[in-house]
Amino acid sequence: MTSTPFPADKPNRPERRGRRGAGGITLRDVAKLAGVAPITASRALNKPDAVSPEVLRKVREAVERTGYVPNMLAGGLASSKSRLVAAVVPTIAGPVFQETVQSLTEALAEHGYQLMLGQSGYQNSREDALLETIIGRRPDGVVLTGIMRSADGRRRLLASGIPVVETWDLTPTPIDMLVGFSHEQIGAAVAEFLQGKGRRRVGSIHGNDERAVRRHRAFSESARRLGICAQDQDMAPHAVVAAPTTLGSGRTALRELLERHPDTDAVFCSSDVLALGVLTEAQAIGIKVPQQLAVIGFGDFTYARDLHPALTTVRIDGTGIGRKAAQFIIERAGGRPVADPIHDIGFTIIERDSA
Amino acid sequence: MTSTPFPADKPNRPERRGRRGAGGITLRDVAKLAGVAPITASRALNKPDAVSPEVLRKVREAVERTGYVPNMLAGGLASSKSRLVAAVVPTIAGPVFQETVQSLTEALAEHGYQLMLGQSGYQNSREDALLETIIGRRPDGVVLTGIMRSADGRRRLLASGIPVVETWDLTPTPIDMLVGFSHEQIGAAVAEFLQGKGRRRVGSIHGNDERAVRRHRAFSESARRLGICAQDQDMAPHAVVAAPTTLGSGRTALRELLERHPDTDAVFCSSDVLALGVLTEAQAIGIKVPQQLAVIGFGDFTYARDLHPALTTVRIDGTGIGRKAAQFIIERAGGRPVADPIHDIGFTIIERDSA
DNA sequence: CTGAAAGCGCTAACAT
DNA sequence: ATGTTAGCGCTTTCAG
Repeated sequence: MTSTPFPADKPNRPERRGRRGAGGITLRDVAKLAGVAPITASRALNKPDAVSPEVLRKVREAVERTGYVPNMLAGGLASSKSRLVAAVVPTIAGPVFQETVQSLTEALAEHGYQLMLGQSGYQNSREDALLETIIGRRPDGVVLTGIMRSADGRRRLLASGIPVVETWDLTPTPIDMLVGFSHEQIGAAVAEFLQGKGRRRVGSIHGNDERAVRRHRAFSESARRLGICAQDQDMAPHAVVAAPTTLGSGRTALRELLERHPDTDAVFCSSDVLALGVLTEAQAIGIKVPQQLAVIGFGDFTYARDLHPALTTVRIDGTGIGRKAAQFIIERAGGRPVADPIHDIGFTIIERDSA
Repeated sequence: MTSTPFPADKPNRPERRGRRGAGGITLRDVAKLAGVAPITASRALNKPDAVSPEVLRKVREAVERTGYVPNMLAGGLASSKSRLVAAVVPTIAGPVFQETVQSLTEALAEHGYQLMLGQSGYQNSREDALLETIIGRRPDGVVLTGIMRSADGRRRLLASGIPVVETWDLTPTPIDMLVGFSHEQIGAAVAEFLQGKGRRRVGSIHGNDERAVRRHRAFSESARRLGICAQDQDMAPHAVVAAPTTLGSGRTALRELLERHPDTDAVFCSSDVLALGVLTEAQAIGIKVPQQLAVIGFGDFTYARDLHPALTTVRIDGTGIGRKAAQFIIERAGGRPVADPIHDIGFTIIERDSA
């Protein structure tokens, strides 16, 4: 880039009357410099195959010279394609949705889309306000981590006509598209797994968020059916902690659980953080894992494999969820109807040392 | 909302000729329904004080009836205010920047701004491509986690005229504004802290990312000056692991470090994850913490206080960083020049049991 | 393959 | 307090 720098002279355009606009370099400037019409410059940038090589070269050079960066607000307005995708997560803290958000960002970026992040908080109160601002941006898609329960929210999203992907859950009645897995199946599978390991007095520790509760319920039912837990209550022994879960709440919860049910020989934790707390507490009070107590977590957070003992846990392919969600949205944006808009991504019980 | 639903009849507008636009409800529709000019409806929504109560009522009712959601693409284009702020993080995985991103999102949302998330990866390669798409959105601000090192990136950002806040570091020459702390000061402070605790053979384990390396260097220098580490090398004993750090790499690194320097009595870890690995490994091989080995981490991740033993660590007020960055940008957006655009947020050594 | 015209939906500027 | 006009910077439509 040795040629003369651009704003050497910025010649006569229709005399910017008011002081509107940011006054930056526009496609017009590029076009003028390249000696073509603005629309041709636009084509050169967006559909390089549709213009002559000569024009392409000149436009590219003009872009170089000027340092032009297309204004996507204007482009989006004109084309009704914002190339923006909104993601709503309860919270970005906590490792649960990280993989999903990360792979979503990457997969979208590869196709020229960008991610707008919204946090709904664990209460649904903010979800509605968030929806308003999201729809206002006219994104080409919305990815919801967790399904949308508010009827009003569903209605507005539907009315907006924006492609929606709900994730991290399975529901027979998604708003639009869905990439998830069954919390009920997981609960049941874990109970069976523990039975297979010879455990006979199982319990659970879980956060009070909706999905964790549903895993627990299914776990509890299966455990009772299989006869591997105390039968004197209507649920398997359990302790509930506030979401978001922490190592500390796991420690406390284990003490609590053991106080009420000292013969517990296995715990299903609704997150690996909780499980780490259980492991920590067990070590502190001298309970051997897995000999005296089997521990199984949920999430397969990065540290799970490296713990001592290595944590047995339920793995969800968060990356796969993000990738599939991106694929759904990109397909839709391309005008193609999505063949099978409900995708069960499944889960895996990763057997390590703790259970 | 019992009145007749809106698109009862959508009367004569200038005969939408082509099939452009998304065909949704626009401000014009609302204005027509309220019996006012579009600009008046616009005012009613954006500056409620500037219109008569009567008009305000009618417009609001029309919005209700129609379910109108303003198109911020159009609004942003017209006003050169996108109400969008871009945040660039190396990665969203890993707990380091979470607090910052979270508080940033919240603080911005309170003022009607939204966050666009970009991941640069730990290599700077993608940072430049990212910059292009970011500037294209004409955000009202950019928050960089970590300072921008690429000269070209700095230039483009500067040229764009977008307010920029660099964070998580201190540099005498920020692009624009800065909210950070000194990695050098931290390294030195930790060395002094360990000296005060009577440690005489300190070492460090750190990831190979730039900031961690700088903390280590300062730590190392101070340690040598204070005479609390092996003096036969030009650096204090240390082990380097690949970023992002994991519990597993912490375990490995401790073994490595002790092999080469069996008399090490304190380790400074460049992250709490690493420290957790060190704790885990120490327990696994029967080393007593803190009696035989003091461990100090960095980050004060949520679980640090609940570990066994509770982890001594360096705390950075990530929430404060996010809040301050948001404040900087919002002030700028309001046209006010920011008084002191370089803000040192400091750090705290949180003394717990591990050191 | 290239271009002129006409907006996308909104708001700044200037009336009134 | 309200309205008129003229764009913001881009792309669609429709002609060459």
